[in-house]
Amino acid sequence: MPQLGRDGDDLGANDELIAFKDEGEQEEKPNVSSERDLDDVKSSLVNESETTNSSDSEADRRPKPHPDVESRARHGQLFQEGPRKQHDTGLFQPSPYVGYPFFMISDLGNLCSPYLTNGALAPTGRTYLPFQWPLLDIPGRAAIRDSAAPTHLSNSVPVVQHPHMTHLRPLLSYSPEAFSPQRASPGFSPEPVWEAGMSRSPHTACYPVSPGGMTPIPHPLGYPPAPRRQFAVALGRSGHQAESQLMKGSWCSSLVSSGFSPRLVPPPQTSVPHPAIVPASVKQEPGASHSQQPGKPPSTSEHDQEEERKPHIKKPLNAFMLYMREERPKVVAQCKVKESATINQILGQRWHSLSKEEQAKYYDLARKERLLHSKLYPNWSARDNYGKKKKRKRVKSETQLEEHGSRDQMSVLGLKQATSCVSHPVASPASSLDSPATPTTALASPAGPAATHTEHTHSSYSHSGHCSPYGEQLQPLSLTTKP
DNA sequence: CTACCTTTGAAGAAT
DNA sequence: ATTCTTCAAAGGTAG
Repeated sequence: MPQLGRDGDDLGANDELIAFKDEGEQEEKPNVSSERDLDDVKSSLVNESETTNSSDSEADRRPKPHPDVESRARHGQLFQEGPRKQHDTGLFQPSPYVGYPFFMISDLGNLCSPYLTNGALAPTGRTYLPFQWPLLDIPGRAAIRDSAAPTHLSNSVPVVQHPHMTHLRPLLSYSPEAFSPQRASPGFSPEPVWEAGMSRSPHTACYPVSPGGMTPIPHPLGYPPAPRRQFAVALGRSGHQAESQLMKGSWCSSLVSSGFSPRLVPPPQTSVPHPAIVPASVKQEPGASHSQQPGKPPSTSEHDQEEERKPHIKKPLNAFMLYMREERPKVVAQCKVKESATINQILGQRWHSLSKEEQAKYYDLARKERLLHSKLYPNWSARDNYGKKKKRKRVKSETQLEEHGSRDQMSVLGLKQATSCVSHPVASPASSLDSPATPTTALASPAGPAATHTEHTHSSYSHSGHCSPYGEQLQPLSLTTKP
């Protein structure tokens, strides 16, 4: 395995090098921090994580406002300041959402122990203990160098508390047993310590190594084999609802918010699959509800159904997805908007208004997530999930768009309603809704959102002036579909 | 009940 | 080498 340094990241993490151009951002920025390459920013982030603890405040790391902030001021300076004020005021709290990297690791003590130094881990946090991401990309760290790293999460993975982890929502959760005092030593050895007498749960060998060899992996919190019932009890919901929560990976947050403590749950008898893996017993494709007759070889269709029922390792979340998951609840609260399409448009605008440093946090997280994902599922490929979602016709003809004009108009209306919220994320929801929507951002371009929507059918390139990852100016895609 | 909408980014396929 | 396609999350909505 190559070195996993910033230059040796062979996982395609050129994401952090993307120089996003938007609304005049290509202008020269006298600001030093703005001139920094995102890669350098991320490198410094890593260095900070190793050299500093909590002494450097978020405000210190925060870049000076972009020069184009003035030009954007007419779009609402509050928009620029809003999220940062949230940071400063501590409103940037970990989201209750829990995402895929929810490791079913029954014994992560060695991995988690260094994070005990994190003051955010209150004793009550034993019900939901935020996992601090290990820095997987630090050159010279033994565990990362080890190409023969076990497919389950190595507890030799070096862990260094990331400075941003203090306010970023944790991406991982883990076993309460991880906080046994003897493992809480802040002095963490990057070298493997399994042989040092650490208890190594037999479940740790149960991690799936490939989609084909999927094996249920144990749940860190020790949920019983019938999670639906447990969740239903814990959530006070029906089994189906709890199941839905499980499928969406938010069940833990629901449990936590409902005061559910895993310590009150009897020890597990079996395991609950990794949320990144859509469990076959939970997520069943339509028409795959009936089981196959035992001893009967599956027919082609049944074989397909069997394939569909196979657990499905989801893609690791990219930076924007991590950002969305973090910010969505805030947008919902601020804008009183529930439609995800509208929320995502708002979040897309907010994302673009983030400084490179702020974005770098999420790029950093996403890169680590990819690294961890690749370690957990070394044989997994994004192609494995092709077809897991029903193929959608992404490009519609203009006729089709007209036919669906009502829906589009509704979306536009919702967007208009939320436009002011995009510009003023910290404004009170009431003011955002009461005042007529004043187009203040690119969402309300001169052509209007509707025009944007109809002209650019591929969402990825829907922003005028947005650069592709390849650094070129993208032209609006035509409405013709490629066969 | 299911697909769509909508966003950005990553990865793989296709050209 | 470049472009295109698919999927990742989310929840309301339309068919």
